[in-house]
Amino acid sequence: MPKIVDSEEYRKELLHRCFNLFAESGYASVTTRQISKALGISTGAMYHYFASKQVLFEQLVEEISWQDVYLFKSIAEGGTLTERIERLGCMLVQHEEHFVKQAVIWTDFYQHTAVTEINSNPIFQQIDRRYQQMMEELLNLSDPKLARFVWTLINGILIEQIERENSFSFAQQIHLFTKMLIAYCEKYCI
Amino acid sequence: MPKIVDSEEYRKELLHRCFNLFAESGYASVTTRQISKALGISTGAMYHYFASKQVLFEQLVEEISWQDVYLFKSIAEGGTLTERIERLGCMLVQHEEHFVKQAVIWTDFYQHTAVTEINSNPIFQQIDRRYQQMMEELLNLSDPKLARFVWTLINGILIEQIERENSFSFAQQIHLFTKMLIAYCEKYCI
Amino acid sequence: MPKIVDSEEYRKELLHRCFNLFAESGYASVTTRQISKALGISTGAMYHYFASKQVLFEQLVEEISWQDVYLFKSIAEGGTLTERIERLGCMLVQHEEHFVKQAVIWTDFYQHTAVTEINSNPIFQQIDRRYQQMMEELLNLSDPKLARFVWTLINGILIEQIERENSFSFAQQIHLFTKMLIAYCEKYCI
Amino acid sequence: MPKIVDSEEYRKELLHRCFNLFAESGYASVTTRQISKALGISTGAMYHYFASKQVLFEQLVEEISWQDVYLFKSIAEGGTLTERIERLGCMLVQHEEHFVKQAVIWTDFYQHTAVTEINSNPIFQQIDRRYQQMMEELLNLSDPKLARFVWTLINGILIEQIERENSFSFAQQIHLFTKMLIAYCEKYCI
DNA sequence: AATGAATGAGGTTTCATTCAT
DNA sequence: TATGAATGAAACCTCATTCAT
Repeated sequence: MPKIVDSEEYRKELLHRCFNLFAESGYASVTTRQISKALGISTGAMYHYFASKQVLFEQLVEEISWQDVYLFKSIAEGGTLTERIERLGCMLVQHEEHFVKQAVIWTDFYQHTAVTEINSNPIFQQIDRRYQQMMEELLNLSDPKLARFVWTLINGILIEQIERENSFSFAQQIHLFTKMLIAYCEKYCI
Repeated sequence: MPKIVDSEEYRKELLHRCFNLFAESGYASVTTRQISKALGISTGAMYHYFASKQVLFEQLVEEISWQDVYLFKSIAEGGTLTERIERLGCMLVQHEEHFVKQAVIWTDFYQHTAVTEINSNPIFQQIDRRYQQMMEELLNLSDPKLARFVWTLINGILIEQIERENSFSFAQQIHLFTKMLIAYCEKYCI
Repeated sequence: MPKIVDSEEYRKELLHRCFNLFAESGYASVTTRQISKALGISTGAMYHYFASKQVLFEQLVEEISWQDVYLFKSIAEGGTLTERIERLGCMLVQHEEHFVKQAVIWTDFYQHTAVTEINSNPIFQQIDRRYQQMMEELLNLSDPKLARFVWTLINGILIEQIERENSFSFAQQIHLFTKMLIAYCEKYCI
Repeated sequence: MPKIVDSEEYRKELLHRCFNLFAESGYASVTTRQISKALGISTGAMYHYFASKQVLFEQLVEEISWQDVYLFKSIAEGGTLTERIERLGCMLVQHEEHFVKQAVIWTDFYQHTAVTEINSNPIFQQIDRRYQQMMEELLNLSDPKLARFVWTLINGILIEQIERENSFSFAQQIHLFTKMLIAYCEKYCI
């Protein structure tokens, strides 16, 4: 009988354990030894769960996107547009660290993966659609492009936080962005 | 004396030649052989001009920032706030490829370089201040933080373009951003 | 008591199950995982029956040699020299696949095992003598060296068949060899 | 200017230097570290000359076949069939070590390489034809299959010599084979 | 007896950098 | 200056073997 009861659960647990590593150094700079050390297992065990470093990274990216789904679902329901925008900003600030790292990993992933590969991989297409949908549902805007665009701008704010000592805090930046977005909506969406 | 100037010119020319490479694969994924091939010289010659891969990359980052100075200077003078914002958007669209790659390289650079190192290096502190100043001069806003924040959001749009096949073009996104910014300014900056 | 017999039987059954694997890829290229998969048991179970990959291989080599004993015994009795030679050829053709693989495994075994180790191991010395004896009994020649030599040449024909698409079939080659051997015997042994 | 003047010549020199290693342990058992040590160069330098271990081995196999071409050419001309057969035997004995190792390497190569790959590789098809042709030219027999078959049997004798302490020397075996072949030819080829 | 997850030494290969020419 | 062969540490990955269950 195997030692690990729920191997699938354990695999996900491992993905979470190496989230920081990839966020802090980037795919190419992280070594498999660093990863296995961060995971607290041997390199051999690592390759038991993940066929390669590339596959591990891809699964990490997918796993993160699921985490986000739950976070976004938690703030999806009800309220006016202004309220929903403020709720989004609030959640981002609450999970600042997670979202900053997530943004870094996505950027890294997109840079390191050929367009053709991303477009031909149904999983990543699905993830892309999932984010699009989450933003649409949350903001409930008439223009789906605007929903995506909001996420694009937020990504810019998140990327700005990388290892930087900012005098202008993330919370302040999100607050400013919220105001900007509401100003735009008041002028154009009503 | 002229010899030195030429050599310096040549060094800059070399930096420009490997701009694409770093933008497309990222610092850690690019090999020195790839670099020297892109430069059209031998690895030995490469090490004659640059002490290490790291130094080459740092000089590239610095060189790019100078290019940006010239681009921003070209649109700095005169006009109302709305006009200046629109001039900025126009220039970004005109040099889309350059600015996207530049954004990618900067993000890569920040991720790979320890905060302490950046903060202790006067060159990078200077570059940082330069961007801040360029945005301030261009937008001529009362709040310097807002100026920086505009650049932060633009960075988000630029990063979004990496190797992606977007149905929502860069020009359209910049246009939308311009409208958003103007809406905010009208409401808060008068 | 019967338990032990069964276990022994099972061990031999396992050896037969990985015969093809070693013949097709060679000792060093076959992994223990491939072996245990071919055996239809877990690696743990495999190590229960065989102390190591090396030991498994050695026991396989020994087991094969016993199979050959039975095959040779079946054609040992009676007839003229010519008849016995033809009977040998006939049997080789009948069991072509077995003998080709066996030859490959033996060659592999000899190459991977130090001379000193073979010479110091009574089992392998015994196997060697057994083949010598089988050929001597079968051909019933005055010269024991000639008997061994016949086997040497047959080995050459067997090795030639490895994974090759031959226009000159094994049966034809054995037939030609038979004629050659008889021609020699007619000239020198009578 | 490169250090090694004739890089091609040096590559061949390297191939000769690792001939023994492959002959003694077999492709899969030899490590690249062992190879580079035997070559007297670093692993990096080894990969400068050969794209992979597989490629190195393939080139070794090809290089050996060229050596054989020269050896066979040196004994190809003139004489009766009997004389030519005896000349062949003489040459094999003279270069015993070379031919034994060559036979081992070929056997190893054939075992480790998929049939499809060999058949689709024009170089190895050419090598195969070359050996066929060499034997045909040398023996000048009416039947080309017989020529190839002679080489097949010789291969058996060569394989027999691997690391074995034989009371029946290689020279004696070749002598016996020569007599056998002549007896056959006298009876069937006139 | 049996399982298969876990180990870690060691395999092949890469790559920043050096150095003889 | 310029070349590119050479280095060797370290990268990713494999595999014989062990061991908790």
